Amino acid sequence: MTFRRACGHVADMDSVDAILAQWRRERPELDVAPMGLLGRLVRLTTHLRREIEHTLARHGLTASSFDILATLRRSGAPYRLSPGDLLATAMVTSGTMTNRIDQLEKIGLVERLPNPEDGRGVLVALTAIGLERIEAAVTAHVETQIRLTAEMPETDREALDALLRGWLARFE
Amino acid sequence: MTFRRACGHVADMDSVDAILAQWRRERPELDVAPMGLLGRLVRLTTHLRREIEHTLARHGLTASSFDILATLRRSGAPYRLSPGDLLATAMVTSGTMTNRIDQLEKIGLVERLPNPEDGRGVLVALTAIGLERIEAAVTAHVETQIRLTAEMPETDREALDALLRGWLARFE
DNA sequence: TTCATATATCTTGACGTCGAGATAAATGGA
DNA sequence: TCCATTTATCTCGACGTCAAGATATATGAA
Repeated sequence: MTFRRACGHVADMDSVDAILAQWRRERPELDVAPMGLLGRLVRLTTHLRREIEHTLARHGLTASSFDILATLRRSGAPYRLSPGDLLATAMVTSGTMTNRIDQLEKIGLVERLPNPEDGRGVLVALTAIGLERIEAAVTAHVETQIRLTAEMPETDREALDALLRGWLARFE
Repeated sequence: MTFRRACGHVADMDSVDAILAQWRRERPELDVAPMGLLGRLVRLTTHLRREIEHTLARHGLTASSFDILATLRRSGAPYRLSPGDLLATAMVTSGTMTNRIDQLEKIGLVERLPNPEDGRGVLVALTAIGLERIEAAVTAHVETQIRLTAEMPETDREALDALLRGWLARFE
């Protein structure tokens, strides 16, 4: 199904357009343009997240555990950060972080060491197995990310990145 | 902190740029441009989702329960759909849908009716209270969506919507 | 009519997340 | 030094999600 848009070109109607059409019929006074934008953003992110989780699962990792290991890895040797450091970039609560570390410790990919500089805290360190695991997972993850963006023209990718950067800046 | 980009203009370095810089140092062979785009997308969506959930919570709803009520509402009177119909737009599994309906039924916003056309199935119907609740919640939700997109210039919003539409089309 | 297959929905158990609050150590002013 | 406050981390209970499989009804070919 196609429809002629206000600016004159023809585009396929997608699942979000169908939802907007329903709202225009039922609640015509609502301004649903923002809903379209946000709806596409949410649906797209859901698809992308699933693709990425599929790749990580082949390496025995969830998106959550990957986040921790990757943060430790990119911090550089000796691959040790406090839970508070990990919290600073992870967008989760402290309770969630504790749980994530617990799960990784349970399968031997990280270990908790006493923090010599702060008796209240600990350091989370990559184990040898954890390092090996994250090296392979990151390589595969980046390949997946390249695949997921590959069909988009270079100019579109740059434009999209710039727009997202600007919007994100209003929140961070 | 700012840095000069390859194309010559100066932009603020954001949290995603900081992550990419770490990867360039640790694993310089990786192509991290897609990671930047996907990272901004994920972080932005997380912020937006939280703002939206905050609004819905003031109406006693989660994003999940809102989805069901909104789908019923925009389907038009008599506001009845089967769980299968709800599944078709919701991007969740059938077990999740059963749970969502259970929760809404428990607080009296929907009810399950036998499906006269299919003895295996049921119809999920908005109750009077459910209709009242979703009418108010949708109004507030749209206001939040307008606020979240308001600071973006109109041309940017249209460009972003078009880019997202194109990318999403590869998945649906 | 009969039965194999398909379909609609629900059940179960494991996990990840959050919010609120608990615990323990660090910090800094009196 | 002492103690109030702050900070770092963890605990707990509730909830949403998924994957796999169970149950019950519908469908269609023989």
